[in-house]
Amino acid sequence: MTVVTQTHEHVAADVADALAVVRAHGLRSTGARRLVLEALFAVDRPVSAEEIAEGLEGELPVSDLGSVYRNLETLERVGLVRHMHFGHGAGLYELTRTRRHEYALCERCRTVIAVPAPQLDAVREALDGLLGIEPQFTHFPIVGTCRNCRGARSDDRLQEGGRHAHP
Amino acid sequence: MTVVTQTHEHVAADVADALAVVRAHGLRSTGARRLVLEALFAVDRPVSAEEIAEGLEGELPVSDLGSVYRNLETLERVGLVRHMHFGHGAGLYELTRTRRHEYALCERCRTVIAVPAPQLDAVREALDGLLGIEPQFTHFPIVGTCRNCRGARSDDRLQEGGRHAHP
DNA sequence: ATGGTTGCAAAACTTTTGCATATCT
DNA sequence: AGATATGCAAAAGTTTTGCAACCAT
Repeated sequence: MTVVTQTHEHVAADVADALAVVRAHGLRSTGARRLVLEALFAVDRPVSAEEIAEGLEGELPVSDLGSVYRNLETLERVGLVRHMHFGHGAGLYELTRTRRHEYALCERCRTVIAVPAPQLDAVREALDGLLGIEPQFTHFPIVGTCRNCRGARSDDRLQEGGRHAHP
Repeated sequence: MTVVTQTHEHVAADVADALAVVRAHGLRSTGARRLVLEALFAVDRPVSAEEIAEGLEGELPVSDLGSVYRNLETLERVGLVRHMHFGHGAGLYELTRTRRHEYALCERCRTVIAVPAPQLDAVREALDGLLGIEPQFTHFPIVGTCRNCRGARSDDRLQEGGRHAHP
């Protein structure tokens, strides 16, 4: 059992901003760290640690996967990054700047919808009233069945390939 | 890309019922399968494959972990079982008979609340209206911060041990 | 008899970690 | 200089899979 410092979320407009935040926390501004940030700023979607380590298909230099994981954790600790899980498989990381979105996923057709966070405020309050827990749909998406798929028969279900089939 | 048959959910009052469902699907009623079902019926909470394979701390015979996974998947396919993920770590399995519950988790103190599904119907409808996706909070719990923890400062956060620290 | 199932072991996949070296401040 | 961070490799944790033997139907 350890105690960990968890700061408020930081937002940064660019890599330099983000590194300033890093240094404000007494941490160092290093090449590997900058690379992780550059990757996150470069893409506009949640990415896996591996994609970052591979350099986003040639857009950035390749770097060490272990260090990427360590840096993602560090950046998460200072509030610049968050991660989430869409079903099985690797976790996905993004800048908290994109934090205004939460995600909903159709488990049948695997369509992903990004929802501006404020649109869910009423639901958040309703759930808070019901459960005493105010939900952030930030670590796991809202998983359900979209209207299209609800129309179809539930007996035959098309799956994508990969290690796991469903969320 | 493969097509898989996904049936409606089955409910079974006991192991014999469940095995009848299995056989109704043209699958066999075997010892290993029965053992998985006995484990699921014996506990009243979501359990990991490993707990089942270990025989629930001596309550049941030990069985092969690989077969447990295969059987859980089979049982899930015929609708008798479902699984979910509470944060990081192993997935947890339970009978769909317990399906009336959904779970909410405080990410700070890790309190888990089981909610009867009907209590969330209004929220489900609201989200359906908003997103066109009718959520089942069945594969991922609703994660948020409970009232108690919201009162506390967010800067120091008590974590439990283990491989991962947070959800 | 025959095809689904098991048990075991090996592998796949994601994430963490130990350690010597390099780098930042 | 001194502490933090890196790179590499090994390991840990979870889940999948190949395969020969087995067992339910």
